[in-house]
Amino acid sequence: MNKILIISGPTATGKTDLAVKLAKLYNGELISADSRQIYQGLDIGTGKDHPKNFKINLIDLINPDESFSVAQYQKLALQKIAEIHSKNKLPIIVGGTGQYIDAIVNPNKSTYFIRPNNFLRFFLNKLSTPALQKIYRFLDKKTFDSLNNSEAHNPHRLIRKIEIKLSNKNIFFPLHQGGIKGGLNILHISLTAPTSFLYPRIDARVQKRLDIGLLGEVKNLIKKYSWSSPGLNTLAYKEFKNYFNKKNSLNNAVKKWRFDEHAYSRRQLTWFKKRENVHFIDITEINFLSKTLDLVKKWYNLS
RNA sequence: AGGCCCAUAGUGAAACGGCUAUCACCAAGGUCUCCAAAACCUUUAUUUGAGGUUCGAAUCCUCAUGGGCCUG
Repeated sequence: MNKILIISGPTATGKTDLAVKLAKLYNGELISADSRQIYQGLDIGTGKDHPKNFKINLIDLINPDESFSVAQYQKLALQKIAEIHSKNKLPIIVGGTGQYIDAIVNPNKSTYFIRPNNFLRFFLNKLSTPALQKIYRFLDKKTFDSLNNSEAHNPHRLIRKIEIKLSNKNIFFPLHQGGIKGGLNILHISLTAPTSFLYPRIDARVQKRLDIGLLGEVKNLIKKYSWSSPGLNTLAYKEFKNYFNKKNSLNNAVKKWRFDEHAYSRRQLTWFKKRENVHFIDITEINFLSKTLDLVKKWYNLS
């Protein structure tokens, strides 16, 4: 067994339902690629309404006050894939976190091993964007000049680039090649839909999550964790910070949440659109399901 | 019927008669390889319409149109 099936796409396209269906058909096991469902206790807001008695790997891994990264995800996911393969089952990766999926599809990138340097970040975080630009230009003028507008103004990214640059110079962290052996046979299906279809669907889901007790969940979480916890910087939670601090009405918080979800789905669409070797399937097409099943069947049997 | 007030981007607002009409949100498009449900970038109005005053008008005047308030 060397196959991996990937189901990606923006939020509210029904990825999980499809993945469960396929898992039953092909003796598969699900691996989540979702940077929020890894948090324990974030259930309603992150949509952990999976069918019970169906195992999904790589969810509920850490507490909301712990941080997590692509590198950790990559390590765990690759382990899990090997484990599932050894049972002669089909790993099905399902989720909307594009970067996590890339870490599996494209595992040989050389910067993952460079760990966050919290000491360095602490200081760099205090600097303005122009100051960060100056530092990075000094360290690596060539790369800096090649950055696009988005990258050059993104303090987050500049800090990471500086971190990588300094670490490259450090002889105590020699470069090495990580990643897994080649020979994987990947089918990547990405679900899409026009935003005019997605937005109302997102709005309905927002309402549903409120109805089944999201606010109670948030209330419980903030008893135990501070708003600055990494896990609480999540859609469906962060929008309620001002509400619970009495600085915003419930209506406005919900409105903000809906808009944030819309923007998020757009970002996801943009991300996946650019990936290579992806089969896009529009879920508003009438024969969407049969088309998908055919595609998987052909791939599974032929290769 | 009479009197008063308002009209700026999809929405809400800003702009002593003077730089290229500003900001937030929405929307659309985009960036990305250890924070990614994060962070970041770009685009969108000649100011309701028609005249007038002025070197210069969103801003002042007249009329029209649309909306609101008060009196009867």
